[in-house]
Amino acid sequence: MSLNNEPKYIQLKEFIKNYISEGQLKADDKLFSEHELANRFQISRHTVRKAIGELINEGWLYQVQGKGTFVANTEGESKRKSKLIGVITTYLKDYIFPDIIYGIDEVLSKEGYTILLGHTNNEFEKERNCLLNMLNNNLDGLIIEPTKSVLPNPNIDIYERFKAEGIPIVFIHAYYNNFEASYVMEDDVLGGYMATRHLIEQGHQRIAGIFKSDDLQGLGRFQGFVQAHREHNLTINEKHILWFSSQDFDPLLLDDAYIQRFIHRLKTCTGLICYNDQIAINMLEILRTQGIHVPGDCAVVGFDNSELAQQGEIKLTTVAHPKEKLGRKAAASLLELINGTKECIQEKMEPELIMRDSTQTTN
Amino acid sequence: MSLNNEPKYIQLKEFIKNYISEGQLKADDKLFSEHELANRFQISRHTVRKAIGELINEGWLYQVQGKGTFVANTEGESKRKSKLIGVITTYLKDYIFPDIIYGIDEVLSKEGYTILLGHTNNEFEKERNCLLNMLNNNLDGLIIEPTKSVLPNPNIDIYERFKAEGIPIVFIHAYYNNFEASYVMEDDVLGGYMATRHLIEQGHQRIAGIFKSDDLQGLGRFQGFVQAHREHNLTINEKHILWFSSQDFDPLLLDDAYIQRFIHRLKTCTGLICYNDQIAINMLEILRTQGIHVPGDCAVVGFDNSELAQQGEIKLTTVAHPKEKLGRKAAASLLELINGTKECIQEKMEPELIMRDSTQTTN
DNA sequence: AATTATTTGTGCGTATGTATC
DNA sequence: AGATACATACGCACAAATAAT
Repeated sequence: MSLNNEPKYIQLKEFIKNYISEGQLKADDKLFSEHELANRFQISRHTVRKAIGELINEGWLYQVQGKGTFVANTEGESKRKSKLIGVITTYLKDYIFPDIIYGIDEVLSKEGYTILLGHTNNEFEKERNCLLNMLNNNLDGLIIEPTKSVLPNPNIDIYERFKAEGIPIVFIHAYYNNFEASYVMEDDVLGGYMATRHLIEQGHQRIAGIFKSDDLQGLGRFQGFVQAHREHNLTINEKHILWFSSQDFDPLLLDDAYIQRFIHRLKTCTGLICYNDQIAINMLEILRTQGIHVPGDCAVVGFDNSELAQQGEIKLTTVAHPKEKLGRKAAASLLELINGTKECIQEKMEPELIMRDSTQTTN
Repeated sequence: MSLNNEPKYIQLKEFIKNYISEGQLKADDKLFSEHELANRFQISRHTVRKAIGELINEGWLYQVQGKGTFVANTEGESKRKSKLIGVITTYLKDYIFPDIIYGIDEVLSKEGYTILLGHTNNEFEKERNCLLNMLNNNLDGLIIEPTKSVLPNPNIDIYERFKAEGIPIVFIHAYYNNFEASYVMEDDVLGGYMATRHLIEQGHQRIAGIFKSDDLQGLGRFQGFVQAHREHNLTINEKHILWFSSQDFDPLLLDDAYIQRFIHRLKTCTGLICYNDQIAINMLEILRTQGIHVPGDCAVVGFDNSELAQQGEIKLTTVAHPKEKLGRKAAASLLELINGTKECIQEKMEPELIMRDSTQTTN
């Protein structure tokens, strides 16, 4: 300690901090007196006071006049947990998100955690804002649904900062290829496979598909779609596949000439797999206006089993999203990461096919 | 300053703090040098350094060796805002809550705020947990839906602590009678009045009602129910009113003999006002099993215009809840309280009657 | 480019006051 | 009452950074 270039009071601070960290002194134990420290280290009492003063400010020690200097209770200070969990989804109100959030909250609130809520609207810029916001709040963990999971994510630097700070992250629905992390998601490939196999088993040979191109779920469902075709020795006509991205979501399905041309392309198809229920419901309406009867002329399958699927005239056959269950599992996984029980959890949940009117061949 | 009993360094601290507070020095302005202060106050430089050292720790000043001592930028430090807003509702997933939360988030996230989410399940104990939790998180404000708003609330002490810490609160849906605060809610009395008047105008003379007894919304809607009757010189038969509380909500409407007796009591009624859509939908089912035709034998009105109202065979006439709009207004109000633009905001929003099958006399 | 004055940073010694045991 | 330990306060010396000359 003597040959060091650092100031003496800093060296003393380090010594005291080490002494405490090593466990030689516990909370409320009495430290050596200022006089003793001065003698022992051959420095002035003033220098000792300087060191102790800073350690008091940093929360390591406290002093009582006439009694001495004592080790502070570090439990509540340096090691403190915020008991906050960040939850970031793409959207908030529609669809499956309330259920997912409820599932997450159900598990976390039992353990005394509180949810910090954010949503990205599936926009990178908003995702960045949310992440930065949460980084400032000393989270214990983060559950997040990726934004445009297929595209390279420009916010990986922020994710890396979470990792650097030791804040565990659980992705739901998808994950980023350029960032290794835990995830809990439904098995989209299997879902796409089940939906397609269902149609094939009902005798459909020419099946069209509408898939989202910029998230992993879309790609996965398409992959399952392909797999089912292969398994039954059916070829896929590329003209029967429509790809869309988040941006052109709304215009696409309202009155665009684009969709009209697509409808025309799939005249020969008797089945249609839609990326999700929302698309499927929109397609039901479009098919109706085109005089195409569902399921008679064309059977339709959606994904997610959202409330939409059960609302309309024609109840929708759909691949059910685990929703609340997924939320619970994501939360439970995060807790395991926080507690250090596990280091990395990557889990895919098996989807379930729910058959309703839109594929029922009830004649 | 000289005759004071306080230590000199504390007196100097006070002097410097006042000097800054009075605006004589602004952020990054240079303070007098240690030497100058020592001379001016006839104290030693050591004492000056002690004072300045503490002010640095408290975030008032910063020093640069060789340059001087400067006033810190207090904006980000002492006056720092957490940019966190607590949002506590009774429930999370079902019904209108996702929309309300979305509305709140829409307004708040634009201003850079993040939502801390909690829900009470309409239980005092959980409400207390939520509140205590949030109190520890240095909120900038709180939006909360009261739990059992009619009953005296056992958690008023916590609410008082929020008030003491200057954290503004906006209640939604209702407010506690024993706690003066801002609120944004739908006008339940008017809603009850509109629903009842609608039935009366359709010629119904004997109208039954099911109301919740332990929140203000239930009482308000009943009050409007009474008002409409008075205005049309109709008497209310107490036997036609069913009161229930949060506890017996579920069992009540499934298979209880209680509800059977009630149904029997309202055999002579041709109209039924239900506390909310959920109750109304349940009643539709019960009436159906009893062979009572809606709206032919009995017209039914619900409240909230939830998705339930549009789902079933018989679309429900309902008094629309402003949902998202209420969320937006609550958030905007809270921001006004935070910014100090206003001190107290108490606002009731006008409901809207949406007519559908369950009261349509389409013959 | 080097010098100088100013200002903060580190460190020592001493004295006295005050709380605790 | 006295020993001990922290609290306040003064004075001095030199180092290091900065800014102006």
